Amino acid sequence: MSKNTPKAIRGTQDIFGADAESFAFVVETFERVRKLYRFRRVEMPVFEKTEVFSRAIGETTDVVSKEMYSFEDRGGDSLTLRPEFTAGIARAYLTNGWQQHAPLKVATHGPLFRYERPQKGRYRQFHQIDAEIIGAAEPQADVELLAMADQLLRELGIEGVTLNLNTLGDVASREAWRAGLIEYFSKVRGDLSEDSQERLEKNPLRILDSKDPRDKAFLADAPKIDEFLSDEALAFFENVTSGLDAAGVKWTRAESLVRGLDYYRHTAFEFIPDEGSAAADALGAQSTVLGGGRYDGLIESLGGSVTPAVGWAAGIERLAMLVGEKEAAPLHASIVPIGENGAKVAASLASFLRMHDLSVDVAFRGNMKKRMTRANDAGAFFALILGDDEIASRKVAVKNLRTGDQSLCSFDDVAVVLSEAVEGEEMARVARKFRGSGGFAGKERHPFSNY
RNA sequence: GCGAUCGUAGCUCAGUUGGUUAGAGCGCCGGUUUGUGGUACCGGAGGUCGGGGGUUCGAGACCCCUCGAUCGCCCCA
Repeated sequence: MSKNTPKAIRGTQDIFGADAESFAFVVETFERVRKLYRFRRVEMPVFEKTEVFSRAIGETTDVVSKEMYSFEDRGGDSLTLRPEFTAGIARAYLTNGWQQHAPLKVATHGPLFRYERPQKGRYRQFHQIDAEIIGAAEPQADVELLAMADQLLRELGIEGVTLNLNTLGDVASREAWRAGLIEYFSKVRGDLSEDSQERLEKNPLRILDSKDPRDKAFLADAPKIDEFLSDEALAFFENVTSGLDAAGVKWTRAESLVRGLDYYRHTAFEFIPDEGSAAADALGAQSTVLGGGRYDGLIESLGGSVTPAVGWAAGIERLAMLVGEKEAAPLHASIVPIGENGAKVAASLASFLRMHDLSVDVAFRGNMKKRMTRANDAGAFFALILGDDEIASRKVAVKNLRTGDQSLCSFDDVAVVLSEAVEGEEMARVARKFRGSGGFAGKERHPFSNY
């Protein structure tokens, strides 16, 4: 690399090859599943006025003061590259009058930006998939959202990940719990880690997921949210859990799972790799695969009327790390033209075959041997050889690169002949793969069969 | 913001207590074969050893600074 070549920005990634295939597989699977649940696609701006995020998240938090990509535009307004989807969607909900569609189910995906030190599974520009239900206070909304998340992870083939579920209760429950935690931890203040002594002032709930062994000693006996839940909050949580059971979504109660920000109410959840699983190893310190919760307080903070909402987001890169290697779509045919005339006819043949839904590459570099090599390396099912002899007789030489068989095929028949042959190759390929995976055996019985 | 580890060819990495002209595998290009891939053999291109300064007769190696990467801490929307 020349020393005057500009470098990429810290924390950005150039995704290519196998990683890019995995990334695309995650997005395509998300798009497919989200349609099954009838979440409507939205496209959002990647930047907003800074206040959209600072008001939603809280002016004084570290998140807003240190970890956003903010800048002034030429008019002097402070703008911020979106660090999350939720605040922007909430803003759009209010500015576009989407209340008329409530309860509104929307989904989106794309790049997000956070000014943080990069590490495994954390980048400054990263990508998330996101799903929200806005304007629904019913626990069924939480259930539906979680069922979609669960199905998505299954369809991605991700194993060893469990839904960790908690409730933070309503405002009164949450505040009472917070007070209880402050009282409890204040008594042992001197024995807590320095970080947790600070958390005691700023965000006492966060002490519960401290990694410091000095803190862990006190966690087991810390007050639980359940002691503070109002009857309504308890009933809400029970509706969520029974709904999950009915939908066949496995979950585990995580009493110390909390959220850092104040607008969260009721349901909070994270899909987390089981300890010792391959997924846990793959993700390092960034263990949450998909997370979210109910944020009934957020839309109010942007000047809207009280609007209940629930949502989740998941990092595409993290999911991609867990889905394994994905094959690129197969190449049906590589055209190997010989000579100037061959090049011209090849362009025509390629266009013709692509219109018949066949994937086609033209090997235009090097001598014929080189072109055959490239056809082979690209994984093409067939090489289509097109020289003066073939063109003169309006035929193309079709070589099966698996078997080595070669025969001539007329221009008139080539699209049909290839389509049929490709179908056979695809089926053989899928069959090979399916045999290797053990098929659908082992899928668990769905709870619906018990009704 | 803090800490640890690491920067040698396009990629993955060797490189002895500091010693002559910095190596290998893969990849790339060409040839054995000018109309036939996978294998084999032969040849070739490609490096200011991240950058700057210092120690030394001599630095890829040692020291300082700097930039970058990785992993972790803080934070986590």
